[in-house]
Amino acid sequence: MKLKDFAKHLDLSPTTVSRALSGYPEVRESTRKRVADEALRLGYRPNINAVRLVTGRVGAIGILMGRGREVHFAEFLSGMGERLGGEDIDILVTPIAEHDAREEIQLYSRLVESRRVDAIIVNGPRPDDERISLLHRLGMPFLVHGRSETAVPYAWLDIDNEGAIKRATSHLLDLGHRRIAMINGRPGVTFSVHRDKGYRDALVERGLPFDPKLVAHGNFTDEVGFRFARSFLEQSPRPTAFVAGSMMTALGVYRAARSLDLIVGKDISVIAHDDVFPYLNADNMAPSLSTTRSSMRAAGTRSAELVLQLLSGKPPAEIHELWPVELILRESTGLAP
Amino acid sequence: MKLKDFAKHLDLSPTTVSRALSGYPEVRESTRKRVADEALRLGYRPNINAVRLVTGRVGAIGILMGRGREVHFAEFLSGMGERLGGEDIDILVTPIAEHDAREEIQLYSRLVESRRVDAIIVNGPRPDDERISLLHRLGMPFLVHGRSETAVPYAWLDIDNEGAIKRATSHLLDLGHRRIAMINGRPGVTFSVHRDKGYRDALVERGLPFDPKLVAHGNFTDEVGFRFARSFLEQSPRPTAFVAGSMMTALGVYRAARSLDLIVGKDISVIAHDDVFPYLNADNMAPSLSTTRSSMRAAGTRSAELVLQLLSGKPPAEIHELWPVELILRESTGLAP
DNA sequence: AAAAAAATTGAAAACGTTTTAATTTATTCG
DNA sequence: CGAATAAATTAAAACGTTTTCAATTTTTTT
Repeated sequence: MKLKDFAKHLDLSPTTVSRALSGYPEVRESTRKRVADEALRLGYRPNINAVRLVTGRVGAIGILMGRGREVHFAEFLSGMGERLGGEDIDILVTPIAEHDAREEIQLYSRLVESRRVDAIIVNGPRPDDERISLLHRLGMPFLVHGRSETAVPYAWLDIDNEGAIKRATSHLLDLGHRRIAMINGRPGVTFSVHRDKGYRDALVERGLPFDPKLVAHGNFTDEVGFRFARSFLEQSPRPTAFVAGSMMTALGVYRAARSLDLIVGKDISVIAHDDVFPYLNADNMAPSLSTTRSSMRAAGTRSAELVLQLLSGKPPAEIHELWPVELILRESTGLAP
Repeated sequence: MKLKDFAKHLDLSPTTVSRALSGYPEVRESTRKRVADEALRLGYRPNINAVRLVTGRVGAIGILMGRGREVHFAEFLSGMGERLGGEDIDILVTPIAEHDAREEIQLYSRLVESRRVDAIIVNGPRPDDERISLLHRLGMPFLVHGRSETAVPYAWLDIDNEGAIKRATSHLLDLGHRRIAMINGRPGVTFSVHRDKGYRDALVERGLPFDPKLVAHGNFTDEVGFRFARSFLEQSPRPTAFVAGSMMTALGVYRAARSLDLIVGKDISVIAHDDVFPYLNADNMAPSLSTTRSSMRAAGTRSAELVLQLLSGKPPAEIHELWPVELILRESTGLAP
């Protein structure tokens, strides 16, 4: 049914009906009620494409899904959905191979030019991220999940990676550990850089040397955790503690320890960053895992909220959120042997 | 820039320009070339909302992301993107809590009624899935990834879960195993039912009894694999082989075996189903894992293709694909002790 | 009770395309 | 060469809303 028919049925003008449904103030309360009730009864819903054409708004937020971080991505998405449930705003996902940066930039350009989204969420930013200047130049509203060092002003939401890892490392130092290995995330992305810095600063603060042989970078997978942990543990003297970039990495570290008959929490200590996945619980691991914790899901929810603020006109420069990270101690950390 | 301006610039009518860009046959080749070149040069792109309004097509495929299977979901999505890259079709993701079936149905209804998608992909179907009859009733084109037992005709793409698990189980029987445990997926969904049947049939075929104490159901997580494997291994006589529903489950089984000082491939054998995640490789595991393999990503790509066929008018009843599953033997399977 | 003000409703013009039906231009053929 | 046919182009009518501006009705004020 079209607006015209529906309005005729109500003996009102399309104008009034449209206003009643959109909640404009200048329509009488009794009229609004009548329209709303009847719309529900007859199942009238405005044609979304007509609405979009005339308002110029698309009603969608775009987000690109790169490969290798699908797990985090899905959790973030899930959080976004929580905030966007009531709104008439969709999430548009564009999967992307992300092999080279050039192709990535092209995909962002095309997404903007195709005018299919009102705003974009940029994830996994790098310090010199081209995407940020691109979107700024093209005038597309966007929120960065993470941070960059680009000169242009931009809205962002990030967790305090540096502080979190610094605290974790300091705690291990307090426990007497002196050789602490770090299995960080992909090289080049800002959060890895921040975590490296947190790790380094903790060492420097105690006047301890930084040993590049104890730092590795890679995707957040069980496999990467296992391989690097094995190779670190084969050094001598071997590290007595690990800072792991993710829960998956920690699983790999646990596996490596077991494969060498080392007991986690005694022979080696492990602290990992936990993005809080519903299906991988630090408490349930054996031994339970000490973590720096910050919910990826919550970040998604909040990001959706911030994008809505952006869309309602709030200047990007005023949207900066740095979330603190909890340090939760469990059985995987103990005094240095 | 609007079509009208662009057409004026070319000294053509909007009609001709529109047709030239959409590849209609009745426009002269030289004209088409000129229009295409100039469009590229001036950066003209039709306003997508206007196109959608007039064609009645939205240019989007909807898919709901339930919780607990995010990993598989993301991989499937990634595959869809591969096929949809060139097309002007978006993927619309609606995250969903999926707590109760009633709410789930409502979300599907709303997605249909809001007319935001041209087709829907239904995932994780159950034998008596209400969503299928709903979408059929509402006249929304849809493809089911998996199968159901609903009476209405519907398009589907599924892998041969029953055959795969039957083969895996038979192989373990060939190796002399007699107590084979099965850690299957969530109860109630069709693929779990099919896998149960494959497992059962393999036993029956050899005249062996089916022991419900050796079968468990749960999400595809490391944790579930670990817990069930532990509890099975504490039975006596304990099982000598495991059929695991996923790679994550297998990780848990490996962990459980290690925690009891059992050697995988010798004391116990393990075969798992591998959906082929880029970050979790059966070959790299220690010991390497025997698997039944079928790419989730490929399923996504093919599903996108099938949806396109659906949209171009192919009857749903003609779209049925059952994919065979490979059985790949590696080190995790061996003769029964 | 009339005038003024406020509240409510409506007519008509966008929004930017695609597509139908009509028109013009080019080609073929007797 | 002219009629018939084919090919290429265009004018105008959708598509279904929102929104501006104007008109009407209702309420308040004097």
